[in-house]
Amino acid sequence: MRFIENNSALALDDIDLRLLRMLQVNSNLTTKELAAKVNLSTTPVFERVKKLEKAGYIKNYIAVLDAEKLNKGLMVFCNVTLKAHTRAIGNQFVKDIVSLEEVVECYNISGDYDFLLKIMVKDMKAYQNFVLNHLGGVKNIGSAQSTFVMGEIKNSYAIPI
Amino acid sequence: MRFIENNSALALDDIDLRLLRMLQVNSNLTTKELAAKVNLSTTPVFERVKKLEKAGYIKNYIAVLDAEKLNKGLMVFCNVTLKAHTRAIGNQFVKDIVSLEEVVECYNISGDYDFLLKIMVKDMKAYQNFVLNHLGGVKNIGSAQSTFVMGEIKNSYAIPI
DNA sequence: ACTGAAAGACGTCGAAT
DNA sequence: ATTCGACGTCTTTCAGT
Repeated sequence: MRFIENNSALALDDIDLRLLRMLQVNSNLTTKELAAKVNLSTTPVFERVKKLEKAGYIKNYIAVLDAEKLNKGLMVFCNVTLKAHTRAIGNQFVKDIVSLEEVVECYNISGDYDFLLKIMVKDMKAYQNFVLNHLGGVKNIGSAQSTFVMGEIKNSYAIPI
Repeated sequence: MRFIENNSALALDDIDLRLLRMLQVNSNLTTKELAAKVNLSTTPVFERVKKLEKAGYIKNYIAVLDAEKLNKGLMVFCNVTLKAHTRAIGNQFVKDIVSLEEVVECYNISGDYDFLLKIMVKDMKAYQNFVLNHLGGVKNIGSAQSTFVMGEIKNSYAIPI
C-alpha cells in the first residue's frame, strides 16, 4: 500500500472523526464493520478512509508489540544538554541520535535541557552499555540525566480527538 | 489442568523476529508479501502471525494519526510529585489521570518526581485550560513542572528488536 | 513444519439512484 | 453523497509431503 503525500487541509465531519477514533484503536476493523458503526454502507466509508490516508490524517498502520515479552522492558527518559548551540553541533547531534535504534523518541524541548530521549532496552545492564558505548559516542553532549520508568500507568497511542 | 497459550513465552526464531519487525512498521503488508520477504509460502507465515498474536507478542493493530493536522500539535511532558505517598493517594491519582484523555502516556518514575505525563493538546491556550481545569482538579498533586516540546526529532513507534 | 490448492470473505471500483 | 453489483485479491483452511 502506498500513500501519496498531500498536505492539504480537509474539512472533517463527525463521521470522519469517528472513523479516525476507531482506527487509531483498532485498524483491523473491516470497512464493513466501520460502516455498520457509523450507519453507512461500505463505499462511502471506504472512500472516506482513503481520503483520510491521502490527506495525511492517517500516516500509517502498524502492529503494536509487547516490549516486555521482547526483552525491551526497561524504558528510560534521558534529558540531554549540548555543549554549544550552533547549528552544526545541533545537526550532528540529531543525525547521531536518529541512528541509535534504542532511542525510540527524541524531542527538542524547552527548559533546562535541550533534548529529551525515550530509550528502550532490556535491563539496567543494557542501559549501562547503551550509555557507555552508544550515547557516549555522540559528540558535544554536555550533560545527560536519566529518569527510569518503574511502572507504566497509561500508554494509549491514540490522539485525543 | 490445561494451559491456554495466551501470554506464555514462546521461542521466537529469526523468521518470527523478521515478521515482527516488518509488521511494527507497516501492518498492511499482506500474508503474501510477508511470505515473499521471508521466502516461505503463505500458510506458515499466516500461522506464525496468528501465533504471535495469540501469545501476546503483537498486542494490537492501530492507525497512526497526524497530531498536527488534528489540532493536537502541542506536546508537553509534565513532571508531577504527590503530596504524600500512601497507597490510597497513589491509587486515586492513577485513577484520575487515566480518565484525562489529554494525557496520552503516564509513567511512575525514579528521581525527583513521582510521575511523568505526556500530554497532547492543540496549543498553549488549550494547555493552560488543561492545567487549570483538568490537572488542577486532580487531588494531592504536590508540584507539576511542564516541559514543552519544540520539535520532534524522532518518533518511531517501533521497538528495537 | 512447509507447499499448494481451493472456498469464502473482503477490498475495490464502476454504474446508477 | 449513497446504494448496488461485480471482479480480483486476500484470508483462511485443508489435504498432502
